[in-house]
Amino acid sequence: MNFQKRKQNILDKLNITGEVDVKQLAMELAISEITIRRDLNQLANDGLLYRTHGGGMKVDPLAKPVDFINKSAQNAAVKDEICRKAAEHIHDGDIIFMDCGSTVFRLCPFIKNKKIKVITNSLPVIYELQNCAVSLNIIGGEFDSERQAVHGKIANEHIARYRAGKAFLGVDGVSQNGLFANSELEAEITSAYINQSAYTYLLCDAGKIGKETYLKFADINQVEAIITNAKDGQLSCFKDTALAILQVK
Amino acid sequence: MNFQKRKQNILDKLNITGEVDVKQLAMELAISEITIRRDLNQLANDGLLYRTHGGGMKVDPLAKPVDFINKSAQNAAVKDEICRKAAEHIHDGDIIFMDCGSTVFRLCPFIKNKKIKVITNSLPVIYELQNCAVSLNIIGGEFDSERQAVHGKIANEHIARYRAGKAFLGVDGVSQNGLFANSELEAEITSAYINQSAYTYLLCDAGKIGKETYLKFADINQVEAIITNAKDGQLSCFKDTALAILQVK
DNA sequence: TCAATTTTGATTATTTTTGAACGAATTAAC
DNA sequence: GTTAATTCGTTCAAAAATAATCAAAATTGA
Repeated sequence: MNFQKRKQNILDKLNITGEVDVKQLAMELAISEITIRRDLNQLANDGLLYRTHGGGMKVDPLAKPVDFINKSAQNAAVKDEICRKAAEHIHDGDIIFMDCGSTVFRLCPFIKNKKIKVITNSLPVIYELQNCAVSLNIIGGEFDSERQAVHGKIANEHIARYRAGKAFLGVDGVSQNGLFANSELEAEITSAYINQSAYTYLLCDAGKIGKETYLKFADINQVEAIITNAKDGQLSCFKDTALAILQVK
Repeated sequence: MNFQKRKQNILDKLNITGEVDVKQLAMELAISEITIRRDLNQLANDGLLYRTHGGGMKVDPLAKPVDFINKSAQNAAVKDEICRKAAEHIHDGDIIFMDCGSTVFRLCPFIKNKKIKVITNSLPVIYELQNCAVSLNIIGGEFDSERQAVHGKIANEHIARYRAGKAFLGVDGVSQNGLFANSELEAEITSAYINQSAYTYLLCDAGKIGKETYLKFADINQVEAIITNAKDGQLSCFKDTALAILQVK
């Protein structure tokens, strides 16, 4: 019984019962618990299940109106952990910026019932938050249908009209040398958010840490905190910075 | 029984009964009260329930705003005729304003394949046009979930940044004495569109003609044309104006 | 075959979860 | 108001699950 076969077996059980248990799997597949744990971790890392203490559960079959949601489902479990942590820093009365990344999008379910004001250029975020306790402010300007968001000069000027207590942003890469983006338009929007917020949180899965890609648009000391699933070793590059590091599972 | 499983269980009960009780949950799930309390606190922290003394309550499922599409379906046939006529006046290369009324919304299907630029404050219009030939520009500002549109000071200023060849607008009433609206916010947006467009079309079913309601916000000579299903007799009030009258079936 | 790599298992230390106790805070009753 | 009864959160300890480390077994590729 190799990994591929076990993986299939585990996913089958998951589809039938909705959950699996380490002890039970170890017994049924006649293999050690540590191996089962390694399997579950790998599956969770691939976004195929939610890892729980003692087992795993099926990934939420989220309603998926747009193709955007699928992209967002990559690494769903990790992103949800990051967003759950981020939501702990959002309280009634807050005014926050949210950018148009797929990680930040998953913050929506965790803030739906908070009495806050959200300023965003992301259409999926608007769609997700439009019928809930959140008060919405839409950044105006030219709509980019590929990114499902508003970008450009007018949008940047619009952001400059507002100030928020907190900003929750995604980037394509981050290291001790700064913040990196794959697109000039996104970089400008993110910069604008950083400039207009008192405290900026970066939401980054481990894959983004240490990655320096395409365009550097801000120094690391322009943001205050990073929320990530990366481990200590990977984060050592930030040891000479003032960055607050919030680690999740 | 791990936390995730309990969490789901608690939320299920909450959905059925609307409230949960620490003691009862502890008994039913065969677990200590302190653990239930910790669970409830975490769920409350995630915004999934309201914590009360002794238990928790469902977060109020906010009254859903008007189902925009249904409202738009009232008088659908008439509105479609008006919009078909309006679309005849829109050509490739045009830059047009569209406001947030239910009549104007029905213009969308008739312009999906035109290579034009649409500037709008209406979220339904944005959804409808987001994946087609039309290039979209979103008016920014505070989002009003009841009207499914952006309104307010910033929105008005944003509109003032642009100029368009044509504007397609709805009103709550129109007569030889001017244009009328049921809301100050909508009136201001409509005024802004009128000011920034070279040629303004009013889309009005017969019920709006001659109706003078609540707030007059513009003179009749500020707009250039009206597209309506009203008959000659009802339109006689405009005989002393320069208004172009485009009648449909 | 044999060495290199990968996978698996055992052991140990660490982390997470849970429960009990008790003082503090909140609600209900008077 | 004042008292009594719950309910709550903190602290500590026990139990369970996990991650880290290292060694054994299996697989792979020459």
